[in-house]
Amino acid sequence: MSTPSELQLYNTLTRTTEPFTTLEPGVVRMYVCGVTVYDDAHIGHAMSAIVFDVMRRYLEWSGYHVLHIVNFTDVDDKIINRANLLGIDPHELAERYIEEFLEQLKVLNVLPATRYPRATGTMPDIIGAIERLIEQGYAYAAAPDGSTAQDVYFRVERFETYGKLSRRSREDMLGGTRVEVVAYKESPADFALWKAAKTDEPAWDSPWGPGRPGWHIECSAMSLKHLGEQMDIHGGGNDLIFPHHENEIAQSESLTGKAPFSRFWVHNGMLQLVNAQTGQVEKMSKSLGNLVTIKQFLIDDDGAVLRLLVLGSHYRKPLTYNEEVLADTRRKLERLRGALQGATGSHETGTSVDTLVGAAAAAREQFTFAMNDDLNTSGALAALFELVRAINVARDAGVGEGPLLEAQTVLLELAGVLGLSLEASTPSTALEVGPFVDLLLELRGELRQAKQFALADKVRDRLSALGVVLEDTPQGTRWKFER
RNA sequence: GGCGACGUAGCCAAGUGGUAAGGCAGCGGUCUGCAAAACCGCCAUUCGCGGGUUCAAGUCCCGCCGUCGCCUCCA
Repeated sequence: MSTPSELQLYNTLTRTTEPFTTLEPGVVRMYVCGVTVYDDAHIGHAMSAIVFDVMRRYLEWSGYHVLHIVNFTDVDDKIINRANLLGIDPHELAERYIEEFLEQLKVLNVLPATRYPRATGTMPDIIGAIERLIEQGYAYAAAPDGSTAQDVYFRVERFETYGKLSRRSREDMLGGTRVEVVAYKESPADFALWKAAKTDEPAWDSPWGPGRPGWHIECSAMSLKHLGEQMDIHGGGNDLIFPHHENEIAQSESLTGKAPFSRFWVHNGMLQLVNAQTGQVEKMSKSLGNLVTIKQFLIDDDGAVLRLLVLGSHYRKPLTYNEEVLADTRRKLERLRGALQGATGSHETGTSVDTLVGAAAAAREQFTFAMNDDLNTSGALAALFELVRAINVARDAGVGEGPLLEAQTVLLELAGVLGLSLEASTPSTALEVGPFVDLLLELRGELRQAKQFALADKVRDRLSALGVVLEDTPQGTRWKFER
C-alpha cells in the first residue's frame, strides 16, 4: 500500500478532506500547472508556486520522495502576439520569461521541481496522444470549407464522466454564453486538441497538417511522459478547475482507460487585489491588468516576506493583498527572526531550561498537527510564534547557549519545512556601509558614557531616518536595516 | 442566469458539536539615561443576519444579505 501518513488533504474531485495515500509506497507523483510565459510573472503566480513548494517540502519532511513536475506553456496565442509585437521569435520570448521566472523562484526559496517540461519539447508525445485519441474515437479532425490544414477536437460527448471535477452538467456547458461557435465542430462543448496554423505562426508538422497543440493536451502528454498513467497530486490555481483540469481528465482518462487520472486534485485560492481604477476587489490577473509583478515586489522586500504572507492564511482561501497586510507581514518576520538572538545568560539546567525544552517539543507537535490538517499553515505559524515567545522568555531568564540553541534549531527546522529562511538576508548595501555605521556607533557609545545623551540620540535619530535602526543591549548596540 | 467558495476583534487569521489559537496595531506595566527589542497584563459573553436540529452550534440544516471565483485566455 502506501507509506502511512497522518496527512489529510482536501480533494477537489470529491470535495472532501481525505487521508493522503500514494499509488506507490513512499513516492509522491505531483504535477503542478505552471505559467504561460508571455509576460512578467506576478505575485499570484508566486503564491501558487509557494503553496505547492510548501506541500512538497512537507511531504519530503514526512518521509516521502516527491516527483514534482511543473510545466511551462511556451506556445500559445498570447506568446505569439507578444513576440510579433516585439518583432522577436516566440520561442526566444518564452525562454526568456522562463529563465526569469526560474530565477525569481530561486529568490523566493522555491525548491526546483524535478523537471520543468515545455510544451514545445513534448511535441512527439502530444501528437502521438492526439492520434490515439482519434483512433479510439475520442477525437476527430475537422476543417473549415476549402482548407487543407485541420483542427482536431475532443468529442466531449464520448467521455461520460465529463464535468466530474468542476461539477458541471453537460447542459450547463452547452448553455454557456462564451462558447465559441465553430461550424465544423460537432458540438460547441468540444475543445481543441490541435489548431491548424495560421500564417506567421510557429507550426509543427502533424498528420493534420502544420499546426500547434491546444492548451490542455500538453499537460496530459507531459504528465503521462514524466509521471505515468496516474498520479497522486495534480495542482494548480482554482481558476484552472474548469475548463483546463476538466479537459485534462477527459483526455488522460480516455487515453489510458485508467481513472482517476490524479487521485488528489489540489487547488489554491486566488490572490486578490483592490483594482486601483475601479476600487473593486479582484483576482490579480494579467488580463485584468491589476497586478504586482514578482520583480516589483522583490525591489522592496525579500522573498521571505511574500512567503510569510502566503503562509498566513489557508491556501484554498482567497488572499487579499494590500499595503497594510504587507506591513504586518514584515513585522511578523522581524519577530520570528528576533528569536534567533544569542543567549545572554549561562544556565544550562533548571526549570527555565526544562520549560524551554517542553515548549520546543510542544511546538513540533502543534506544527505537525496543523500541517497534517490540510496544510493549515496559519496554525503551523502559531506554533512557531509560541516557540518564539518561549525562546525569548528563556533568554530573559538567563538560559545559556546550549539549550537556547537547541530550541532555536527546532524553530529553524520547522520554519524550514515552510521554506521560510529566518537568517536575515544581508543587503549588499549593509556590507558597504557597515564599517561606517560601526564607527558612528563607537562614537555614540563614548557620548553615552560621557552622558552626552542629546548628541547620542541625535546620532540614533539621524541613522534611523536613513533606515538604520539601533537597539542598545547589555551586550552592546546592535543595528539593522529597516524598510 | 448556472455552478462553487467564503463572511470570526481596528486589521490579518486558526478553529475536530462541548463553550473563541496566533500575529499586527492599541492601552497599562517591567527593563532602559531616553528609546528600541524583549517580557508581563488588558484587548470578541461572541463568530454577516434570521430561523431550525441538539443537553450543547462559530462549527450541522434551511432561508436571507454581502464578498469573491468559474462558466472555454487565466496560478
